[in-house]
This record gives sequence, C-alpha cells and structure tokens, in this order.
Amino acid sequence: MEPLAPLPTEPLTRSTRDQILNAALATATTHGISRLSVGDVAKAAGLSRQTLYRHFTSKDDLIAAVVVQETSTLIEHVIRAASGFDNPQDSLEAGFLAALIALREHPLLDQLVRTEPDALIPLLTTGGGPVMSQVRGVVELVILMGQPEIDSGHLGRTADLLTRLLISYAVSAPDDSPEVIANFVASSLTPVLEVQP
Amino acid sequence: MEPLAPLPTEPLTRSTRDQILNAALATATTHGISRLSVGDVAKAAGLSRQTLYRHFTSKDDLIAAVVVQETSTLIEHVIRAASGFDNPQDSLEAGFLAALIALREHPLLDQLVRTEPDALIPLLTTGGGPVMSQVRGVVELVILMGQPEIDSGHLGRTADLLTRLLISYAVSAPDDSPEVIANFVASSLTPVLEVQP
DNA sequence: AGTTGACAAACTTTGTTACTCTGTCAACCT
DNA sequence: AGGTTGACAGAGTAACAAAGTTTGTCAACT
Repeated sequence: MEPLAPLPTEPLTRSTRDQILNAALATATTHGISRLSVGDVAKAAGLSRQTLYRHFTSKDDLIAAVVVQETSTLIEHVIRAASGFDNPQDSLEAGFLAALIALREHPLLDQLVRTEPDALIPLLTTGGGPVMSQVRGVVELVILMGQPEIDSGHLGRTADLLTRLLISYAVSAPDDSPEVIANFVASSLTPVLEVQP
Repeated sequence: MEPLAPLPTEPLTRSTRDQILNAALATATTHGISRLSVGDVAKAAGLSRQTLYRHFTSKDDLIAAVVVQETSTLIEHVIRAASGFDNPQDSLEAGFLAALIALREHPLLDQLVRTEPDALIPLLTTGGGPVMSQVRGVVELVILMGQPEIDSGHLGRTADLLTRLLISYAVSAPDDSPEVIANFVASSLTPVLEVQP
C-alpha cells in the first residue's frame, strides 16, 4: 500500500504547480501569448483544465505566476553575477553583462518581441508601467553592492539611465556584442559614480 | 507656350504648400493621426480637398512631407545648439539638451505618445525602423563636431547609446530636468570618447 | 489530488451591410 | 496658370448580429 508514500521534503503540490508553470511557459513560447488558452496549457502539462483551476484561480493568476517566476530567476541570476567583486566597475559590468545575455537568450521574451511587439513594447518602455520601476530597483541594488556609500542623486540618475538602456537593448538588439557594451557602459558610468557629492 | 517650362528656383505654390503642411500638423495634433482625413486637413487649410491633391499625390505623401519637415526643423535646431563650442563636452551637452527639450515640447509627438502609443512606440524603439538610424546619424554628426578625430568604434558605440537614451526619454519623460540629464550624460560619456584607440 | 462532462457568461471570430474616405474625373471660375 | 465645385468608383472602416471558443464554476466519480 502507501501509494502516496515517497518524497519527504517537497510538498505534494509543489511539483504539480511547477509542472503547470513550465507548461505555460513552453506553450506561450511556441504558440504566443494572444492565442494562449488554459486548455492548451493543461494539455501540455498532462492534466485537465479543472485541475489547473485548483492551483491557479484564474488565467490572469497563472500568467502573473509565470511572470513572477521568470522575473525572480532573472533577478537572482543578475545579482549572483554581480556579486563577489571588490571593485564597483567590475561588479557593474558583470551585472549588466549578465542581464544583457539573459534578456537576449530568454526564449519567451525573444519570441514576444518578434511576434507580438505591439502588445509588449509599450508595456516595457512606458515609465508608468511596472517593468521600468522593478528593473530600476534591481539596478539600484547592483550599484549599491559595489558602492554602498554612493550619493543618492547619483544613484537615482544612474539607475534610471541604466534601466532605459537595458530595456532598449532588450527590445532591439545592438550591433555590438553584450561584452563590448557592458564594458563600455560600466567604464563610462563608474567614474561618475565615484565623484564625492 | 512652353507648357513644360520648368520653374527655375522656387515654385509659385510654396506658400500654399506650407499652408497645407501647417494645417496637417495642426489637425494631427488636435485630432490624432488614426482619424486624420485629408478632407479635415483641406478644411483647416481653407481650401478644397482637390486642391490639396495638386500639391501632394496621396495621403501618405502628405504625411511623409509633414514628417520630413518636422524632422528637418528639429535636426537643424539641435545642430545649431551644439555649434560654437570649443570643447567636446559642452557641445555634446548642449546638443543633447536641445534635443531633450525639443522632443518634450513637440506638441504632436507629445500628443501621439499619450493617445496612440501602441501605433507609435514600436515604430520609434525598433532598431530596424527608420527612426533609430536617422537619429543616430544626427548624434554621430554632433559628436564629430566636437571631436573630428574620434576612433570610429567609440563613435559608433556612443552614438548608439545616446540614440537609445534620447528615444527612451522621448517615449517616457524622466523625473530629472533635461538640464540635469544632459549634464550627467555628457560628463559620463565625454571622457570615454577622449581615450586614444 | 485527480478526472470527466456539463453549463452559463464572457469573449472572439466571421460574414454581412452600410457607411465614410480616397484618389481621379471633367467642367467651370478668376 | 492656380483654384473651385461636384460627381464618381473602389478601397477601407464601422456596426452588428450569428456562430464559435474560452473562461470559470458545478456536481458526481476515482
């Protein structure tokens, strides 16, 4: 007996939830967002639509969960990349580079920018929206990791500028390699940050 | 005779043409682009639709002419602002500042970004489109005015970066004043430009 | 924790019809 | 010459109802 015996650590529902999230990500990546149905996601996850509704209260809830998951992974990745330098410029360069590469290689983001730009781009580039402010928060954090004593005005201006550049590069890829750009950006901006107020 | 006698200098119709262009700009600014009809423009210009078609071969032709006129005025204005400095940083700062102010105060651009962003923003922010490359051309010119001997790789990277920032600021206004931003950008980027290859 | 099938309400898609706008005409004015 | 008017076919858009999906919720079942 004990048909449900194993797996002592993870909660029973964790894996199903993740399975659904992965299926949603995969379905959105191949079929696009505008024609995404929860029936398709359930099919891709190998379970029924009604089961999916036990884990997510609505389609919007599901989409929000996918966005949160992807965003968190990305942020964690960037912060990890910027850690462990004893020098602000290297830290900024590594963080910026990690972000550029992650954005460029993100399959869903890439697909959406290509196939549904009219829906996505205003969302990303608009100052009012949630994207710019969240990205800016992370950028400020990365800068502070390298320079905890920085003047708050400089921090704000630089974070704003870097955020705009990151989003611009995400929306339309530059000619130069991410490495060249990250180096150029970090070496331009770090000296300004070091000026004492 | 001479039915084809070809108008040596300026055509007689110059003022009428300008009148139509101004009317088109005004109508677009108040009524938006998507619902712009050539009948409305003709009415605003105080002449008939058919007369308008003597000066512009199509609606697209008219719109293109308005865009060309506005763009030229703007470019001329920016280049004039960046002229007459003996120092690359001041020249860049003045040019960037003039561009920021002109973009922010342009009534039609402002109106369109507010009311029809979905049509406009992808056009502006997409690398493939004509906007980024034209803006970039002007930015390169302004940099070259200050530093004719600059390394071409530095020139390209800096122009690309400045172009992305300008477009980003045009699409969503920053918190800081144009003066602060222009000063910050110019003082960050000029030192990098001065490095010898 | 999962499945199936059934269901109303909300939302899309499709096809139809009526309308407005474009671009061009010829005849007329000044 | 440049300008005007009114008329016109064809393209494009608006409106709208019928048909079809999709969402979110049930209750009954494994």
